[in-house]
Amino acid sequence: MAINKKEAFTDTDQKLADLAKAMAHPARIAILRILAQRNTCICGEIVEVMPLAQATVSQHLKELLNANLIKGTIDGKKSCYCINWETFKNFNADFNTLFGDLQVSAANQACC
Amino acid sequence: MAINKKEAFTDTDQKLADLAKAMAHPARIAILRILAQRNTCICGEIVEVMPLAQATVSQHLKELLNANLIKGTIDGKKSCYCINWETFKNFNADFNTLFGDLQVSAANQACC
DNA sequence: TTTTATCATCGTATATTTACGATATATAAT
DNA sequence: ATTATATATCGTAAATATACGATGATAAAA
Repeated sequence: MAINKKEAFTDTDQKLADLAKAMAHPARIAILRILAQRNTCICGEIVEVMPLAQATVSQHLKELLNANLIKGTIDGKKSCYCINWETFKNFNADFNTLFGDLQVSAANQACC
Repeated sequence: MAINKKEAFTDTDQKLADLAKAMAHPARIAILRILAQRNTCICGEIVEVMPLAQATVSQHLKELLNANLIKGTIDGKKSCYCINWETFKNFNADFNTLFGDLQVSAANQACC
């Protein structure tokens, strides 16, 4: 059991799920919030603000990179990260395609 | 190791992460898509469309219920589900508070 | 009442995620 | 050259998630 059935779904659904998964941990949301609020590269400083060990933060950053939610470069001794707004725009678009169009009709929905 | 550190983060970040987690599987995205497209209760029929065993689909539905992303009632022999638009509206709002405001300035962002 | 149909829950095997210490790597400082 | 600093990677233990068969519960049909 626990065979991976994820490839049995459409690419769109897998893509959305992967993005959601990358955001499915408060530590990663917190990282994104920090980067979004400053809206510029942050070199270092991230680990100090997080209530997690350095190795763990690094792991979370890697997951955000894999999902293309952030961009990173190495600047001398430090590593710099910033939001990848392109991905967020796409996510918002896909998300709204899925659900947004119908939200207007939510008011006159009579079920459950 | 693997001690749960999730409560070390803010309620807002935990809430967003939980919602993201509930959507972090293509099967659950697919279910939400089906419900959203019809925009009405669906009684039965969901299992037949999914490439998963009945028990697994039921498990996914339960997670969506827990996250308040869908509503469910029992109608005789069948169970009926529909989108909980309220939650989606809130999610969109929270999500946009986090990231949406800054997307305008993404163009003149010069880093990484 | 017995049977059938629909769905939830239980038990369980496997896969994946989370977290950290230890270690590696690479630059900057001395 | 040596040391200090910053960050990534490795190894690994524990926690969660995924998936399904078996079983339970409930209501409609016979």
